[in-house]
Amino acid sequence: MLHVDLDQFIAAVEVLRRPELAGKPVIVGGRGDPSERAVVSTASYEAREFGVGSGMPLRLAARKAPDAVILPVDAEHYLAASEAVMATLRQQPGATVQVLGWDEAFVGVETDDPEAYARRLQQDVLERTRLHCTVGIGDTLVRAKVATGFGKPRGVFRLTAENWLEVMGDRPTIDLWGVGSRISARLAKLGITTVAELAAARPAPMIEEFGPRMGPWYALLGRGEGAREVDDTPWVARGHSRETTYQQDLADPAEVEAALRELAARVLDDVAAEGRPVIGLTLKVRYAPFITKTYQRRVPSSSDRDDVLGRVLQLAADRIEPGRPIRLLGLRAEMAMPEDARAGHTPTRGGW
DNA sequence: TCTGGGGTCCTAGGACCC
DNA sequence: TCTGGGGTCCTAGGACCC
Repeated sequence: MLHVDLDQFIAAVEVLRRPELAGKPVIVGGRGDPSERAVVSTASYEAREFGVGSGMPLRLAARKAPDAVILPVDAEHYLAASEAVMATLRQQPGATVQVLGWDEAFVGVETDDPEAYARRLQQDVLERTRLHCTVGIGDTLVRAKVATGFGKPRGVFRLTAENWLEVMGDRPTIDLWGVGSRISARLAKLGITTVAELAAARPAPMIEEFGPRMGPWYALLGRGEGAREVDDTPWVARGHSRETTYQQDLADPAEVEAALRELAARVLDDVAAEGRPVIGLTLKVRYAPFITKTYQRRVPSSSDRDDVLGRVLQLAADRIEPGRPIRLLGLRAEMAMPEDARAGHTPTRGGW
């Protein structure tokens, strides 16, 4: 199968509607104001030259690249561009498309010449959307996904059982899709630092460290194994959440309540659009400067806005610690799943 | 440098039941 | 008087991804 990833997607989409930005350092993040608390969503390759990367505080990014153009995030615009790309992928001959995000998807296809297929796909995406993409080819989802990284930008790269260890074996485990800084550190504690070492890991210590499910999964990941089928089952969201970082910390209880009502209204709008009842609530509170707590509660299944709002306020009253300044509030509503969406889904982590 | 916003899934431990 | 073993549900927290 193929993994398709758009190159510097958000920055590229912004350049399309403002051609004068081509070749300049462009940073997209927050409301486009580097004096606010916000982070970088995407940086163009020119901005990356200055050491700017996604996830970096906007304030710091602006300091590193003082001449960069800083733009606000325009989610609706990117979604429209994304849909045009995904429609193009679905038009490819014999393609099964599994969308992973705004700017990437798996494409399942039977072909004798995957490289030629990938090149035609890139050409088609470029002609229809004026966007460049990289394609990874693999015999598992994990290998296709990892292969994309070697093809950037605008290239094609193939990873299979044949060359997996040769290409990936000496690399650190953190290069794997699904291994972050915490897991790689715990692996290092077991004497596992490279992909080849993870591939050869003994099951018992892995299970002891990571549990009966995650332990074997990480070993499989080291071998590049996992799901081999692209799953185009329509996505059904488990929940919806919103969170806001306040430019000034909230101190007054009345301010906190107003903020909660505002957050709840936005979450409940998303929930109402799905038409499924709420069955659980999670309140996330970041007490200044950076201590985050989550408070969860099962609630009686309900589609009534006032009812759910009442439960949100009750949860907050029960759990939020009085008198501590609050930097961030988040609210997530978990929804009942429809019967027919229960089994067999493939989440974004590609292979559970 | 000072840390967004929207998602998903896993693990541990306690309560409770049989 | 002290105590098994299995199951489910719930909450809190951890980790990862884009």
